[in-house]
Amino acid sequence: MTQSHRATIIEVARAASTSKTSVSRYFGEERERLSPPLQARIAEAASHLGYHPNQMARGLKGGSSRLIGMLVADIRNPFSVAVMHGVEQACREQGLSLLVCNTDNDPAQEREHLALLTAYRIEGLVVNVAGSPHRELQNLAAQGVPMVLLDRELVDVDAELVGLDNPLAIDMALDHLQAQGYRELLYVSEPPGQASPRTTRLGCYQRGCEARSLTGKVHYQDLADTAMLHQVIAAFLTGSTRSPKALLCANGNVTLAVTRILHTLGARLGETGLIGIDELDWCALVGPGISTLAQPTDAIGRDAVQCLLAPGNRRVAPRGLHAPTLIARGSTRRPAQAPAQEEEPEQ
Amino acid sequence: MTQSHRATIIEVARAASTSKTSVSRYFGEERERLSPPLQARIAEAASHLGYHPNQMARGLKGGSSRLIGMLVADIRNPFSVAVMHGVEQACREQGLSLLVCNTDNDPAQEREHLALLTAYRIEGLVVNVAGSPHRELQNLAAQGVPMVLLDRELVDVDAELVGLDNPLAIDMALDHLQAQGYRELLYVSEPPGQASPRTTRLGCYQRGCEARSLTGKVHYQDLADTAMLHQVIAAFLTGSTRSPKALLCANGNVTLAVTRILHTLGARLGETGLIGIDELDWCALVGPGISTLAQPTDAIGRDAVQCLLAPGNRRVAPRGLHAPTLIARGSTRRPAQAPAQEEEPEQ
DNA sequence: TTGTATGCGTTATCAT
DNA sequence: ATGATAACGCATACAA
Repeated sequence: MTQSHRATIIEVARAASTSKTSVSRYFGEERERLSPPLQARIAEAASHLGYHPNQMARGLKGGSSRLIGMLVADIRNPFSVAVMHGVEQACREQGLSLLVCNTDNDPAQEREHLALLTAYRIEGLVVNVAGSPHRELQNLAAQGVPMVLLDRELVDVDAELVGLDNPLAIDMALDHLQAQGYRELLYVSEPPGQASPRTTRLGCYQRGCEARSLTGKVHYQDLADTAMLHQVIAAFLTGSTRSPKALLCANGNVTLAVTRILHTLGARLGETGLIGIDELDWCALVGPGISTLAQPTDAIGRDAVQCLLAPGNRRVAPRGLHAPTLIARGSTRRPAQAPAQEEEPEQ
Repeated sequence: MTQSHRATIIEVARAASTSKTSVSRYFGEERERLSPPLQARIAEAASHLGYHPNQMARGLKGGSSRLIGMLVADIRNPFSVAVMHGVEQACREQGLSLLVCNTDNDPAQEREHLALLTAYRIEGLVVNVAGSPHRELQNLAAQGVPMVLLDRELVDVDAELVGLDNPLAIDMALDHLQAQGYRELLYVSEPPGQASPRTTRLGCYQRGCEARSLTGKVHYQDLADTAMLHQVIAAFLTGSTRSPKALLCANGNVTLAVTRILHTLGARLGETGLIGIDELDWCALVGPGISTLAQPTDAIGRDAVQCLLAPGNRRVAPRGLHAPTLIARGSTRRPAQAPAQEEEPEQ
């Protein structure tokens, strides 16, 4: 408690006039085996010296680090944080610690962080893939480190995927938009990148539109380029047909970008339909409210850990896919007949 | 590369027909000292075996973990995440790794995490205090672990504080509100808790109001109790005086809660003034836009690390306080004369 | 119930 | 330029 030098097990042992072993047992799982008086002596000595077992040494010996790694593609995305929160809780309940690394969607950082996590001998990895599939990831998987893919799929890495049931989500969105009378849709998404073959999602959207006789357009957009997105949306809204139009946003970031653009375009939410995947704090507050498909972030996070810890790193159920919840708001409620009075004014 | 068993330095040494020492040197700072042919052999062997130095063992021997800990009170607060992002970057540049722990504002979790960080022998700690001041924190500080307090102050812990210049922020807000013609203010904040004596901030607000002849009310509110806040705000708005009223929100969470309530109350932003500390993604999108005082989150994060690494854990400049940036939007622009037409419609 | 001895993978010290 | 060997702090098999 007064030492600047970190107390070691041997010092505690000396102070309690016993052996390293007993002290080790005291701080391990075998406290029971020690006689009450000895326990008391050790407790006294340890607290006096401000002793904490050195996790490094502990991990070195046993080979078990009790560390789970998590790679997050974009820590500033509230969705990622929400999932991470679930992961964290699940880890805590298992007595595991979580080492979170943010990759900022940068493959280079992803590599670095992966090296770090490897160096710390993590016992499991939850990955929200950033860039292309890496040899590093495959190596880790090959070395037998349990691994779970979050949200973003990855070919040629043999790991379970946990996240939203995308086909279902798309279907729910299309059902809702159709029921509300929208007929011409634009699906806006960030570019899938070589990592995640979202052909599934896209295919589902296109088949879904076809089956419902909806016009289903698609636009992939890097959100760094706002101007481009602006153009595309403006073009979509002023398109030739007069049928009711709606936008479907692939995630929270897209929803934000699109909402901003609609705002500057002075579009009326509802008249122009808008629905996004991911529920955000502010969706109820903008104009008449923005409709969303909320992901069960907490469940997804917990599921990821459970899946990680499952024997053989395999869940019992086929896939770790979760259903979203539709939160319908004004942005998908078309004005009665006439184009309504005014709402969502300029500035 | 094909081993399930993690390769060790000794295996690499054998494969490269050399000694542990040389391999250690290769992966350490002394690669230069090795002859090119030997370097090549080691590189070959290591990559073939998929070898990564075990950071545990490394930390055990040298005593240096290259680990920085960060305690975040609420990971779901975008402000915290933004600062964390800055911390992370600064760490990366220093070759340090960041171990982030979320305490969910729970002192118990704070203790646990602190124990963990201690166990991993972190070489520095950035703390966004959750609850009351802990013995653990003091111990850590006493043991000579560099420490920086983020945003929230803490008595009886001798560590530098990095964060917003609160007096300045309050002053800027009051100046702006006064210039815009608001005369009756309500400052809404989360309860300060025993940890952080925000008397400074409060005092500054009250003195500031007095100096400007403004009516300055204050309300501390735990954001879990929305109903209570609702009542208080309703009462404030329907208060007897007819002088223009404005709300000042102490942070992003408060801004969100207050905005929601104003929304349900059908209040017209601008007519009712609103300004918050912390810039949020959506502030420009709600009604006429919500005015904010943006914190330089990135700079704060980086500053925290710099302060941590500074010799003696002390900055040169007196305090690590940063100035905010005023972002004026419609929520602090009063309608010309008549109470204006309509904006921010119900739903 | 308690203690002794050994090894975990690495770096540092001292040789050569 | 390279190598042998002793710590680092702890857990565990084994002995008492």
